[in-house]
Amino acid sequence: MQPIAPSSREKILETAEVLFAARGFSAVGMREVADRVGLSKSALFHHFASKLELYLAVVERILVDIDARQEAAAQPKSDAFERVWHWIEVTIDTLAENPSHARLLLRTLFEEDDVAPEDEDHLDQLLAKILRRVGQAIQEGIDRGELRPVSIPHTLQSIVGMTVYHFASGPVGEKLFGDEIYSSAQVRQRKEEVFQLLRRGLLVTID
Amino acid sequence: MQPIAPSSREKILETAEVLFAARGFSAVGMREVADRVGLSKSALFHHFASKLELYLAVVERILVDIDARQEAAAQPKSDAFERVWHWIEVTIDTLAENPSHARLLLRTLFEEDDVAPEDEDHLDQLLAKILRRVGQAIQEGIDRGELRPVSIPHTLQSIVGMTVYHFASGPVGEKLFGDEIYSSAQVRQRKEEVFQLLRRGLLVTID
DNA sequence: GTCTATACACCGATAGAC
DNA sequence: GTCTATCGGTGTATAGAC
Repeated sequence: MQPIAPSSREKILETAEVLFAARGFSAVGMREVADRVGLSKSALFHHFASKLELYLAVVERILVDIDARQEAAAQPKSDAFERVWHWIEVTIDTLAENPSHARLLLRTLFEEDDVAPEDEDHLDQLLAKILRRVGQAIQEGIDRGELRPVSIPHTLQSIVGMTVYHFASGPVGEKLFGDEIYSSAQVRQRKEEVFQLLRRGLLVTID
Repeated sequence: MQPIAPSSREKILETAEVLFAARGFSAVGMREVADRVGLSKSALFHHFASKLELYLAVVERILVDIDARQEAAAQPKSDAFERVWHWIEVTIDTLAENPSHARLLLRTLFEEDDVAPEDEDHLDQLLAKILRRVGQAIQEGIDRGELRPVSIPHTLQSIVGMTVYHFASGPVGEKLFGDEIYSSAQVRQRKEEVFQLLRRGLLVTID
């Protein structure tokens, strides 16, 4: 299977993803995107009718990727905490593998979207679907008496904070870890630390 | 003690804080700030020689406030976890009281700063000072055998993620909690949820 | 300190040739 | 699909009167 030459559209999306992730919507100009791709601005506007359309396409691409990875990795587990942890592990792998994903996901989560409700709804639904997976696993764990009766929204926020924020944290995070946030050793340790915290924090009985 | 009429400079800082917190550096124009304050653009540039200077002043103001509150609330505790928790509680109160603080703090933490090293250093040191407080408390708890031997940087990231991200989370967070993230009831519950998670997650022995 | 007026670069977006 | 050229608007920042 030979590498396929990426289409213009894909090259644009990849380039824009890096820029938007690093600096956000407003701080990135269409000219800069075009230059990096090696196109003129006009050619760029031929592929994406507006800057907002490009941005939304970039965000959707990331959410679809995260969703697909979780879907692909889904496996029936009898143990509720194992399911929660499996979700987190897959998510951490995804975020660690691509820092731009983490950055842009964090922006999507906390930035005010002054976007037309139509386009926003689609992304909101994708996001909700992603979060629902782990939310349901937690709920089932509680129902079965396996997990403490925590608040689902609060626990979701904690999990997002511990995963997405960590891999999105910029210079501050890099300073804390000596620029090695994404090294395999640090990713492994991140998993271990979060695992221990959540296992003790969520389980009713620790074996 | 009668309320003092805020100076122009203070009014500008307050106004800019709200705008920068909501939309970030690039998405806010000096014209908009000036209009909201009720000044002309030129008058605004008289008080702050550049947009970057205004932004840095806003961020510094927030960091100083957070630092001062923690300093004021500091009290000697024999118990290491109690000290950690006290720090978190004070921080949560500060963030919950002023959503703009949480937003802007999160931006400062994860946004790439293309700022001149001179100005950045000052803010970095303030930030480091704020984080060092809780980092040291955790370290002492570990040394005394009171807390599990967790990684300090990882635990800091988790704590920041659970506090700053939560109160900075925009529409997504509001959706999860029905627009009541900042209500006293939800703030109280946030504290309780984080407290339980960390107490179980960090302490060696749970009484 | 505040204003009006303006400089000038860059923005997103379009027109129209090839 | 890609280009050059250009539009109208806005961005930060400045000059100079009051």
